[in-house]
Amino acid sequence: MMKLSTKGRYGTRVLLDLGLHWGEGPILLKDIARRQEISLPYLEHLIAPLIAGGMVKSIRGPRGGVSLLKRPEEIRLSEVIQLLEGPIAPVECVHNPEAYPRSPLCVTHDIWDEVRRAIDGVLESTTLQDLVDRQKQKWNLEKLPRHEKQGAIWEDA
Amino acid sequence: MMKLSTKGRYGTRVLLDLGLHWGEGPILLKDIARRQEISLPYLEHLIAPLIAGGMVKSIRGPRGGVSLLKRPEEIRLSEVIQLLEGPIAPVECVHNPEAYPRSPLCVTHDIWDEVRRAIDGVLESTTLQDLVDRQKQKWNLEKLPRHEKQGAIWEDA
DNA sequence: ACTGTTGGCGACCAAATTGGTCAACAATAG
DNA sequence: CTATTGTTGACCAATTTGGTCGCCAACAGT
Repeated sequence: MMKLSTKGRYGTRVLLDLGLHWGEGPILLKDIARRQEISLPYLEHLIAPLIAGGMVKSIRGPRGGVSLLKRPEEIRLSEVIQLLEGPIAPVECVHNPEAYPRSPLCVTHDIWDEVRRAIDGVLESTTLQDLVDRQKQKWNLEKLPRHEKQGAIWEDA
Repeated sequence: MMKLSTKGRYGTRVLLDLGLHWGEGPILLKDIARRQEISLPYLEHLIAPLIAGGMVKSIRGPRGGVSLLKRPEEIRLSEVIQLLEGPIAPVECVHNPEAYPRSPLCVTHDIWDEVRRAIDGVLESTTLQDLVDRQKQKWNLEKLPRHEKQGAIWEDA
């Protein structure tokens, strides 16, 4: 239950990749796909909602690519997950109360809403810059050579 | 994303129903199905993991039915969801760290684990008795006639 | 204007999960 | 022995997930 789909996991890693390359101009989808070990065709689908949501800008043609439209510290994880996976809510009636007029009478409704708020609290208080900082700090602690730092963020999360 | 399946939602309502009838002996699956508006065949599948998990006891034959094996205040929602939906974790590597040796190097892993802990915090601190109490309080505030209190807890949550 | 590069988009697909139904079976009270 | 009640496993349709593929659109360089 309550599993994040690959959409959310991959998408977060894509944005982290863009955050780590912030200020370097358009980043090739091809490079992101290679570093994050995501197939290029699938990556194109992953990036679409981020572009539609105004979080990422794309440029076509030679010297094209994608880049963040907002600064990493302005991008909250809650927005990211919202764009990639839709509303954050364990059950439908919590997100869409109008359609379920009797739900206020339902105690389970209250609990699921508490769960939603708990999830949202974490995602709302974390920005892309936080992830970038943590990643850089981890790499420093691991004392990895510089070229490793440009590598994949690994597929197991 | 992060949706609870009907298994978790229905199952929680089934247990709440059992909690509301605590001490009344075996409760017929048929009656639970009617009150909670769940089909009897499906309810049988829902209750199976609760029996296997030692949370519910069943008696076959005439005057049979199901009842809670533990007192409502001893049943945490986290156990319920665990039995009905499996491990509470937004991504696989958070629940199953051994299989993903590189995940500690992965920052997104940390965030998903924070989300998991936030969810678990709510579910861990809520018992079935809490739900029962809240339900009774809601009914009192709504000043519904007695026979309504035995009714469904509504299907929209 | 042409060409090569790069992203955008829609059709399509296989596999897993979800949300069930149904029929046969096992246990038990009377 | 029979009616009642829960148990189990087979089966099924719909949806979601996690992709691939091919064609089109835009743009830089010449």
